[in-house]
Amino acid sequence: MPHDVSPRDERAAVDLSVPDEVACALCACGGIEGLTAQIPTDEDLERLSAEHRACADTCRLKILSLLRDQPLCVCVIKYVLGIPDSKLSYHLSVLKKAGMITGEQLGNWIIYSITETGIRYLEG
Amino acid sequence: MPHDVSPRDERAAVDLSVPDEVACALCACGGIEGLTAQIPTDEDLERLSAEHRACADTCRLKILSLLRDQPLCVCVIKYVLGIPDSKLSYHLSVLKKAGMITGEQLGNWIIYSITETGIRYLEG
DNA sequence: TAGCTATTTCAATACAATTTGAAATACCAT
DNA sequence: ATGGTATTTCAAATTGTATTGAAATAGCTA
Repeated sequence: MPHDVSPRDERAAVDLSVPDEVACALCACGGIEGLTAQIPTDEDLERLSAEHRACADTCRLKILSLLRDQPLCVCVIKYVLGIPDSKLSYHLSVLKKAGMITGEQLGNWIIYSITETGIRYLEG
Repeated sequence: MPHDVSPRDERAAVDLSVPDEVACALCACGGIEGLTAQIPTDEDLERLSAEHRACADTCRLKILSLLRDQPLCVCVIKYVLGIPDSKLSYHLSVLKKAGMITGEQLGNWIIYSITETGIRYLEG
């Protein structure tokens, strides 16, 4: 019993043989062109992927979870996580570049706060 | 004019000197122990970071955006993205392992669909 | 069975992110 | 100025991820 297939016909307007299910869906969404139009702009793709990449690390997620309820200075975060300064500083810079946190200098200290974006991404 | 500081007192129950702002916030959230309790479990951190990592790539975000409105077979995705089979297969496997998509065999084809998780993460 | 198509796997290479400790910067207090 | 503390920067070593093309698998049709 052969599967229904739409081979190289007008429906898909493209030289592809695909299962009927898929050919149907393709038609309904405007064919290959309609599909292509669903892809976000390069700019949006870059921003989105950079944001996800910033959250793609357990150490950075820990930092975000610590900042969720209140701003903290670097030394407290360091104390809680028990990691070297330079490592913490690196991860803070990644989070900051991606817009997940902001830092404000207060005398000798830098107080980091989570952003709306950071909260949103922390939820998962 | 010196900044107010809480050096090594009982408030933080820990040998850290921090700005008053931070000492206050620390107190309100149960000190270092309260803070520590805010950190998700290792299991949750692993899952969250793996999910974000899966979305930390523009090629994979393109795939998710194509699947957002309908399931598609590999060959259509390949046609739209214009990338080699093996590359596409690699990215599909990353998305699948992270629970962003599922694949169902239909005869010779494999039809991939986006999951609820995938939709949620695609939104950003 | 044999031949065809769709998709995945593999191993090698190329590329990117992370970790480390040491040195640098910046700010405050004396 | 000097000394001390908090934080960042740097370059080297390590680790992890992405890309490639060739070969393998799996299912269909004849």
